[in-house]
Amino acid sequence: MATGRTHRPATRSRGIPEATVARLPLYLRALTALSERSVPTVSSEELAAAAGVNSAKLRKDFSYLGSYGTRGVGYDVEYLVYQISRELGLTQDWPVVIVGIGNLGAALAGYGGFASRGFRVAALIDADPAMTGRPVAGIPVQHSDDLERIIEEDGVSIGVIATPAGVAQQVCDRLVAAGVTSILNFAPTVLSVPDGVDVRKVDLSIELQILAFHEQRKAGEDAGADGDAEHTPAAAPPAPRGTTGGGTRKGPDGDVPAVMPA
Amino acid sequence: MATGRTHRPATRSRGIPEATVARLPLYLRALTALSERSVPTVSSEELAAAAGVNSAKLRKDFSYLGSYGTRGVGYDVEYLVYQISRELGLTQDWPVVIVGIGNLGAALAGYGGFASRGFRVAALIDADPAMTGRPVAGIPVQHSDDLERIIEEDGVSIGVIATPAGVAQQVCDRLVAAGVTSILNFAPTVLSVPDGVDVRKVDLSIELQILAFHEQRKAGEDAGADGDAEHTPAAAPPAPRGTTGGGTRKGPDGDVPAVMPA
DNA sequence: ACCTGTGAAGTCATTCACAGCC
DNA sequence: GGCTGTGAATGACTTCACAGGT
Repeated sequence: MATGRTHRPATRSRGIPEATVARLPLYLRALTALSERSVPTVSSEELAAAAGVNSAKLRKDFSYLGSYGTRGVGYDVEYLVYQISRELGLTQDWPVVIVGIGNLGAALAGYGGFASRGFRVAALIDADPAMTGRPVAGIPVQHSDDLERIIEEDGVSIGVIATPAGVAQQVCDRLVAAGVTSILNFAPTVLSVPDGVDVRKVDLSIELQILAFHEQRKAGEDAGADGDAEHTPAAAPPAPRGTTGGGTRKGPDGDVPAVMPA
Repeated sequence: MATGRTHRPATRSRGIPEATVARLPLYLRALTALSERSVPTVSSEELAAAAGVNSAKLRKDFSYLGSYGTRGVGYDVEYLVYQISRELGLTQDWPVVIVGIGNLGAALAGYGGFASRGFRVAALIDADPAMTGRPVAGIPVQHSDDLERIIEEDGVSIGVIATPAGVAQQVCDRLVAAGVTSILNFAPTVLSVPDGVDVRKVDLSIELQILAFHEQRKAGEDAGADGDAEHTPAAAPPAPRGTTGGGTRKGPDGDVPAVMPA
């Protein structure tokens, strides 16, 4: 049970697929933009274009929520905004704590997209005493000693971890022990949590690596210049089969982010 | 052409599924950690635990790369690190530009996970003249006027957009025109790009919204207290069917992030 | 005895295509 | 005529389970 199962196999409570849930925020954003321009209705085609998906998928997604459109006309923008917000749980207030106030933590603290979606930054927490009391994005940083008290007093159930990788697990454990049941993790580590706690991960470098993969393929397609062609042994790979493994290069930088003084 | 298709339908060039590609960085991180501890070999079970996936998936993933393991033994750590790095294109140097040096841009500029994976921050670019020349994470910020020159001189093919949503599309257009073919977008907007350009999106608030969805479900399961039960019309939804749509509430905050002075 | 590599089965997600309604 | 809502078809991904190698 060390690692626990982070995500329950069938998370859909009343049947909304995960993939659909992940797109609802996209639709919501597009709809909010339309709402601000006072557009009364949209067709699935238009909304899909604005959200960057295709219209069949959008209609299917909405069909899981109910029948909120009008045939021959489209969807009422305001009504859909409300329905999606409600489905996502954004009609209520979600107090959130952010732990680790480095550059990233500060960026998150000031991120407008949180406040406008029902998320309220209840507290900024950092282990560095020098940070305590200093205001970041208008909110005074508090010391990690007060973490448990803050979570309990404010009824916080969502925590954001923006600390270095080395301390992420222990921060996570404290959050969970204090009652947090959803965690957004920016530290490059796999967190283990008990059943019933959700973890979502955002890793800035993973996305770049995926881009690099595709970028490499593009270059390889143009000319066979430096591409890999087939997986030939190539030039100088490390020991293809070291029996006892001697040195191991032990790079200078490991995995720790170096950002986020925490 | 307008929205273009951002992701090609069958991206696998020689057959590596997207889902697998997205996990390779995870394996690589776990392997790097093992490598630093001078562990010579791992079994699929151990490595899977360290990466937070199950072992069957991991073995299947590796099978797309080739047969790099030894039955009865496991995988040679160093060799796998090399093979995955090569597959991801991390054995070469990738110069990257970061546009928009606010808190988030600064966090990215200093992120250790980039440098250690073959990504080199070639330039930091911001539209604010007051930022020009100021060092961030040891790299002097340059003005956006020089964007095209920098990209061409350094042969940059990957760009990171950390600007406010309002200018993201035009920054994107300039990057693409100058030769960038992969973009990592942190601005909460759908970017439209021509065919052949890859875009990946990271939206900080989307992840939180997904957590809120599940969090709401958890609360609803305990007691029917305030849950939605079924999708009854409930209390006070906006006009379920406004014919011509009168006011539309036009909220104070729209969608723009407010972070990242750009 | 142990562990990889992989066909086969199962599950989930996307797309098609059209009936039904305005 | 235009557009939603949805069964059915297709495709992608995951998991199972075990043959095959060390």
